[in-house]
Amino acid sequence: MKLATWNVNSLKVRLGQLTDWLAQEKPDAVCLQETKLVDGKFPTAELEASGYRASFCGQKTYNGVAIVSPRPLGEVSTGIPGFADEQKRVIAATLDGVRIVCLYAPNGQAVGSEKYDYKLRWYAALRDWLAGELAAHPRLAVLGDLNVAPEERDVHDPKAWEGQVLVSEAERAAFRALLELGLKDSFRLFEQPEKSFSWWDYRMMGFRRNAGLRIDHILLSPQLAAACKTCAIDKAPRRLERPSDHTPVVAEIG
DNA sequence: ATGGCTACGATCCGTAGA
Repeated sequence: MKLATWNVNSLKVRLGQLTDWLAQEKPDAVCLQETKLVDGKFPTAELEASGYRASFCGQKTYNGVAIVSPRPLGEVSTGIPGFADEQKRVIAATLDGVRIVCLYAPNGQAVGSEKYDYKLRWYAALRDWLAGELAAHPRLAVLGDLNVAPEERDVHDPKAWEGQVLVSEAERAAFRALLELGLKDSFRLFEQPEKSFSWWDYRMMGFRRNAGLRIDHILLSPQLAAACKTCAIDKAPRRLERPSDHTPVVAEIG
């Protein structure tokens, strides 16, 4: 099973890139973030023409998540139970016995800001929810834009980023709390090129300079991690004209 | 030098992302 996560930064703008990528890579499921579309405007027909269907949960302008698959998704749920949130950041579904959780973590804006507090509260609720999900679903995959670069090696210039949002200690602790549940960072199960990132700032030629961060992740339950064959960042879509600032991360299981 | 792109919805600038 081939699973992927991609923050498309507007599905309307990136739809052609997505359908091309689906045709090329033939994933079994892709978790999308920042679709920025209300459900009524989701491109169901265009995806269907590519042989894919989707479960989605969106809003205007901001956020929005979806899971895209060639096969029917079951037991679709949205949001974090017990965590009231207007922002559409979470959708989950079951495919071939694998529970897939698609996440768009809050950015946090700046350390100490209101949005930063919201990010940490969101992560605390996520942790508590995933603890139960992990117990209920031995085959659990958590994919998404988690908006945390977990270690120094996930940051192009750790000195420049020190203490900033996305790398602050409290955010990294929130990320580690997910690993402490037993989830594995699939990317680190394998040898990887140095300076591997999944996001590059649009400004200052970030991509050309490889001035990026690794903030998009695929976390796997122990059972899925044991069956994981590869995990890689696909930089090709970031080279296209008018790209998303994020690029897909792909894992192959079983 | 605290900017620099991009998307969006509102107009032709402000908000947000990361």
